[in-house]
Amino acid sequence: MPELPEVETIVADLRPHLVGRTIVRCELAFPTIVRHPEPEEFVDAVAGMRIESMGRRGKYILARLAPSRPFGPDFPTSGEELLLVVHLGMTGQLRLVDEVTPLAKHTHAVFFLEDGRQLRYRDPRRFGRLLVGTQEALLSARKMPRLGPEPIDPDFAAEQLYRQLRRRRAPLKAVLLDQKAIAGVGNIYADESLHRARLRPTRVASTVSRQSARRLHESLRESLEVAIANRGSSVDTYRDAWGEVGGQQEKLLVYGRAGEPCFTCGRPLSSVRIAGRTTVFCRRCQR
DNA sequence: TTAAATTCCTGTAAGC
DNA sequence: TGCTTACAGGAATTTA
Repeated sequence: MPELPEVETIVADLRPHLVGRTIVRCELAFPTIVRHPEPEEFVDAVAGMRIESMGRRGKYILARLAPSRPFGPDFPTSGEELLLVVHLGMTGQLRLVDEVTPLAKHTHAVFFLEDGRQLRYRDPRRFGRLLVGTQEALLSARKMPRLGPEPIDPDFAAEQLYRQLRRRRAPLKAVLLDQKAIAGVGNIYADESLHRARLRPTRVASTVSRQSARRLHESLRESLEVAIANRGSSVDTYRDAWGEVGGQQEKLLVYGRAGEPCFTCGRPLSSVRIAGRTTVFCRRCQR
């Protein structure tokens, strides 16, 4: 499923192709995939807009939009930037294709670009969502959460993670999955970084030492950055913007390997459920 | 306020 | 072989 490294890969791939392009129109095959505003308003809002820039916040894909034909010499006006927001949920895929590419099953939205290409949103399980609005509108309408810090941001300090962990009595794994605590970490990289840090996922977050928090901070960054370098993990249906698989799924240390031997000590990896998620770890290496 | 449980959804694989 | 059932999980919502 798409987490921070997978979303980062898609955004980096799309950016040079989409920035400067205009969305001529948008067609929705499954309107309820749009969560803000109403689907008809969404389609109207994106039509004729030019993509000014693209970025990522946590697992959210963000595109800044502006009218392709400015209203006047003073455009753009300040503070009212429109954002096109895509969250891929579990099985969401965003692909840039030419018009002759056959329409894949479960394609819920198509953005037609002025150069003839199409940006298609496909999502069999429909846990993903599309939104458009100003950042303030989306936040105040609670359509987007106020996300925690970006774990790969150079300014994200180990001490910051330590302070987050100190005030939570939930298991470490549950805190890592909480997007308001740290943005972008999902089930794969939570398990991977806890293993690298030799920390047990069930451990109550507030009991970790400053030294352990520092180790987890380091492991988080390493797990995510290695995964970005390998273009993400295609463990389920994840594909990049060209429909290609990533490479990280072959290098995962624990995720999806319950019962298989730990690469460090050889003991079979254990599996438990934490915060409703399957959690894989080594009982010997992770104390 | 926080944490846990529930819900949404379909493709896949295991089991009979 | 073909059917049924369990499972996968991000995040909003509900419950405790």
